[in-house]
Amino acid sequence: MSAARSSSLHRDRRLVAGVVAHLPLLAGVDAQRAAALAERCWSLQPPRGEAVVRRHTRLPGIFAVAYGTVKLSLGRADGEQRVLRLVTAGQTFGEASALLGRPADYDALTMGECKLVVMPTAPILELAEHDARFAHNLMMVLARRTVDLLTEVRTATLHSGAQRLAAYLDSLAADHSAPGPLRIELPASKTLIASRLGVKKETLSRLLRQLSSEGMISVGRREIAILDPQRLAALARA
Amino acid sequence: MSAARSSSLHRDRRLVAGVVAHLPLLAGVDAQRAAALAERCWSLQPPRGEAVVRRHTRLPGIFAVAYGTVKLSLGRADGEQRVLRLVTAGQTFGEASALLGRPADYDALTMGECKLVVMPTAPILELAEHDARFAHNLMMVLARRTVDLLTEVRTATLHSGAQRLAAYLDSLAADHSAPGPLRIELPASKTLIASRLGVKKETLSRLLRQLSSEGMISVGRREIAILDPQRLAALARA
DNA sequence: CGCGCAGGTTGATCTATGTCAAAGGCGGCG
DNA sequence: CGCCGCCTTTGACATAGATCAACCTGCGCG
Repeated sequence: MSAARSSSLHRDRRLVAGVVAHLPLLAGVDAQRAAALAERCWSLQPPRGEAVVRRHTRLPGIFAVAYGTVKLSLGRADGEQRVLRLVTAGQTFGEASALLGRPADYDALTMGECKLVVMPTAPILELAEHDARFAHNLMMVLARRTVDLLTEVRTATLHSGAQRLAAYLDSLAADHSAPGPLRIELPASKTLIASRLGVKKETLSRLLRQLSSEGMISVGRREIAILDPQRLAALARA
Repeated sequence: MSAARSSSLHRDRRLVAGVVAHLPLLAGVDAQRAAALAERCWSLQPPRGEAVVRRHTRLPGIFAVAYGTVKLSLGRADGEQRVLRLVTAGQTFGEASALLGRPADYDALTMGECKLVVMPTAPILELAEHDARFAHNLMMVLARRTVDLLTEVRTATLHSGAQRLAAYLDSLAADHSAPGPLRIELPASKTLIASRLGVKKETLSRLLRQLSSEGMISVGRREIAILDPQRLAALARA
């Protein structure tokens, strides 16, 4: 279930160590200790589109994405889903569930080729106990996750679909800060983006058309041009 | 802004120390250190119905409720609100915002007479740095908050109003575990409960009537009798 | 003792969004 | 090259819940 053939084992250990060492979680942590933690981690390279975590199962530890993208989604018994987050290279997930040792309440699916590293809970807790800097980083990551979820709750309950879309485009624009007439690329299919925004794909389609008919954006196959950042941001803040 | 007249100052310090020492956050922490932290905290006794925290302002630290109830609510510019949580004696709020030093994104209003203790961020961080047990507690509290918010997101986006109500009643029943035909008391006005559930008071009224017409509950002025816990739980889980 | 008001209920609409159905486009693979 | 399948768009319709408006009810206070 972990690494491949023994010939590539050494290479894999190096990859794991590299990924772990560069995580924000380990920023400022003594390299020896980081390496010791990495020793106890292992890598995973699940088939494309496979489940890494299934809800109601316990996590072996915190997951870090080495490359590729993992989709975190909340689901209902009847199959209805709501995408929570797309986790990309260098990011982690599962901190809260792993630390509490309670079953996850989301599914994690790989999207295409990807590799991830599992940092088991026990050594994480040990390191946190002996290294104040690490504990501090962990706290900060959890705190950030908390405020992110809070804004998620706010937008989900207090904002309209159009506002959520505006806010989302705005946040995408913040990352890919290319100058000029902002041109951003959607990180996934529109169907998936819709689920991320908590609407159906049909609704997203209509919302995009609406914003574009009002001159705020222009919609392409997979990229969006932001024509009027001002108004878009105003709509998002409303 | 802090304690009252100097005659009662001593009593107030004792109250602060007592509240702080009994917080889950300080469970298992050396009494000396807990006392030292308490030294640097202060108490607040805001007028009834007053704002303790207003969104977009920085928090001085983590808040703990000594007695009374504080209402945390997300709000929109136009005054529309969604209640997040009712914080009662012995509970805390503001951990994430305080630790990150970023402005709060909710309002905190006192409901009636109440007293709270502020634990300023700086000594919190210092204690976390020197005391692994405290840091651990803090992490766990943040992790718990994260999973709670996650379920909040799930129910808000994937469940119907009736399901949210069922789940809420279920959770109330879990606390007040009196035997026999479960009889629970609402912790606040129905209007406020409605806001907590993310619906309007009119809708809550209709939902209550619906559940009661289906024989699952029976509704009184301010208490609800749960007639069929089974079906209620099933509805909540759906 | 009656007034006034906050909270609650109820009924009649309205609206955003979901559902269902059908019909493009575009890309990949045989 | 052409067919097939996935994603997307579009239209007609259904529905949960909001909104608006009226009314009720118990309770505190003059």
